[in-house]
Amino acid sequence: MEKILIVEDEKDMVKGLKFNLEARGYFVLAAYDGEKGYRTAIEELPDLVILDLMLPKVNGYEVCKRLKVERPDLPIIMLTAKSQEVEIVTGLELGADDYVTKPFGVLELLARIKAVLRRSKSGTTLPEVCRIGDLEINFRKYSAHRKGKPVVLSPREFEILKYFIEKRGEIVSREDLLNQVWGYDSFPNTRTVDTHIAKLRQKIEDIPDEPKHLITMHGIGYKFLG
Amino acid sequence: MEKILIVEDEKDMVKGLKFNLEARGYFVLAAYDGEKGYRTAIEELPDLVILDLMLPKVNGYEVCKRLKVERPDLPIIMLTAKSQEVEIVTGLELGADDYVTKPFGVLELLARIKAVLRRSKSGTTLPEVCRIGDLEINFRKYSAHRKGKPVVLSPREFEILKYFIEKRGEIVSREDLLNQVWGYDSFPNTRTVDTHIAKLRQKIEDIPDEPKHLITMHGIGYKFLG
DNA sequence: TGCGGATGTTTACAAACTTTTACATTTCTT
DNA sequence: AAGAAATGTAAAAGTTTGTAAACATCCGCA
Repeated sequence: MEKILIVEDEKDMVKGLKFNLEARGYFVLAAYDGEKGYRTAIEELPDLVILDLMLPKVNGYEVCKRLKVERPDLPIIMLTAKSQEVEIVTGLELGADDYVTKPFGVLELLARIKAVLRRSKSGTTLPEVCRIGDLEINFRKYSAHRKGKPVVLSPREFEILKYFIEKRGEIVSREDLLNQVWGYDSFPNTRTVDTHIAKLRQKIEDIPDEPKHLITMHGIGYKFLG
Repeated sequence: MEKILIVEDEKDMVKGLKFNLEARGYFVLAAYDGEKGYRTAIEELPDLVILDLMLPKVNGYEVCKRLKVERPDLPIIMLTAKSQEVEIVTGLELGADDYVTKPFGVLELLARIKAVLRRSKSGTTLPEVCRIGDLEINFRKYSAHRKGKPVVLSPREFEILKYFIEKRGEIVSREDLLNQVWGYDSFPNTRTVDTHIAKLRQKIEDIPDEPKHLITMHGIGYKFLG
């Protein structure tokens, strides 16, 4: 279970976020000022920090900057009150992994949390080359082979395959795929996923009609077996 | 972490710049007159100096000239209050690496800082000669060989290749390339990049149609593998 | 000054890739 | 077993990329 630290002085906001995040299965910590936020982040080693820009004692920038020195890999999502401040956070590449402007929708924040967590993990979870049954995938070279013969995958197909391999055995919903492969800021039709799955099956399955790897879970999504 | 020296007498300006630069991970020093600015530049060996033209005691023009004698490689960005003064900075070939006219946007300045720093570093970050697969590139001689045979690259092609080699394995967008290779102040069409990539492939790939080095990332950019 | 060649940029069209659409098929529910 | 919902997939529509060729610019040189 992922541990998320919220650093934010508006108690109602913290309460709301905590409720929502816990409902999704995250373990949530909170700190109400910059100083405590920083200390908690160092001591509790959360997987993600949600950091307000305006904070008592030490402001969000400072906390972000210091944390990035102490724990460069710790993902941080910044909350900014006004859209003007966005320029500062993004343009300046403060080190935050993402930012959300208040007021924001819970779903949006959740999508970003998911995306950021995934990004922060994905770098290390997969080896460079991976053998699965008759498949061999080289993630660095963006190449794949089946029974020793090269399989030409488009970039999107490759990313989808990669995601399935990361989640091998788990059920992956179309929404998951859209969020994780496409990103939370692009919104293609859900059916697009099916089309890509079909094409992937043509390329990586012996008999695309009877897939051994990419299995349909009716009403839920797909899962990858190897 | 890069050290930047700001020489500027308007304290508010210094404060603002310092905040923004530190947020972005630079280590910032400040001096409030020309004399101190010069001394600090010599003593602290910053990676970059941001130098106002109008300064108490010794003006920016003098400081720049003296610094260029003492440390010819030290990059300097000039701040000029009126666009008329630009003529002085450029026309007189003062030695500044770039100039920005007040009032300027923070993002613009940051882009220039990045560009100038990159230019000043690029000479040293890469070894003089570099072997990648069947390629051999000599960055000092501006020459390249493939399978022992000389490959004639135009300057632009060479710079592009160099940039890709610096960013080996990372995805590089067309905008990145335009900013870093062409510079922030020239705006060729994005497709120009594609044209150069095509030409590079003709020269450095065995089978240009199936590139092993310069890989297309559809919808994102390119990446270089070695 | 004007010519010629090399380099750089834009343009235009073909090819590759992605997304949507539409309809057939399968699976689920009752 | 029938209707509703979900999925498979071919084909259309929309984007992005590859690349040749036209056009522009720079620079040396007579």
